[in-house]
Amino acid sequence: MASLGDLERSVMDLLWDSAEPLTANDLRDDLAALGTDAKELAVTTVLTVLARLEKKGLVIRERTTRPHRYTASSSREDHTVGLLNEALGTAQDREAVLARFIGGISADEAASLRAILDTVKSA
Amino acid sequence: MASLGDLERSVMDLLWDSAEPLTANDLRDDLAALGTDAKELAVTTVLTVLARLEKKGLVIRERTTRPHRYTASSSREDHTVGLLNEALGTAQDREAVLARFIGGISADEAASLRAILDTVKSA
DNA sequence: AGCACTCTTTTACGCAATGTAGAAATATCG
DNA sequence: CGATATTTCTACATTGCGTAAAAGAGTGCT
Repeated sequence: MASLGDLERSVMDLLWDSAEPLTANDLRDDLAALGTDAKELAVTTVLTVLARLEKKGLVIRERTTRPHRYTASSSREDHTVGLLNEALGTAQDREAVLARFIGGISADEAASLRAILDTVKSA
Repeated sequence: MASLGDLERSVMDLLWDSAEPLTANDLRDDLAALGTDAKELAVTTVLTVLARLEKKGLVIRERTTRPHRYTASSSREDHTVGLLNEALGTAQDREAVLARFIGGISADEAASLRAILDTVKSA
């Protein structure tokens, strides 16, 4: 898949959190509004990052509207699931890994997992 | 954590699959024996990679023996679990991600998961 | 149409990670 | 001690990413 740099990640986070498509200018402003960085990037910087994210298939660009509008191509959760599967690989040791993983999660989470499994199983 | 390049990854795979510690020469030969690449890297290349992996904390180097001997510092499974947690992040949407992830696994795997959860839960 | 303004594309630079390996230093063995 | 094996140092090319100026293109106004 594609690993993300810091800025790319920030942009994706904004797109994921936004119900509406955003323009490069929107994103520049939103980025500046983040963590009191007072960064204030150039808009071309944002556009470059967006172009790269588009090439990676992570964002969709509407070229019909004049300020192009950008949207995340999949939800944050789906993206993360992709990362999980990438990390897990197609190997046969998936089960061993999952066993260790589960061994390390909290009781609460184990309970949620069980609940999720139950709802899925019935399907 | 640390993402691995292709060569670094190959070296780690060999170390993970080996019961014994390996020397740089062992690894050079093993790498050459892989996928009919007929690559035959220079030994210094392997040593460089090993030094980097050591710095990343992924391999342990025995400096007492003369051809230094290298071992993976943790199992492949534990390493993968680290990657999983890194991908999952500390985010609050862990559950949403896990739900989607589980939705995408096979029935077999779901069954194993349930079994694993049961053994863990009792603890 | 021509122009000003906005937005996008092109080009570019610096830095870090990685693959790759020669050259130099160092340890070992006989 | 000298030849040989091994490690360390140094180096270079490539790629990904952050960053943005410069150049090109679309839009609307008059």
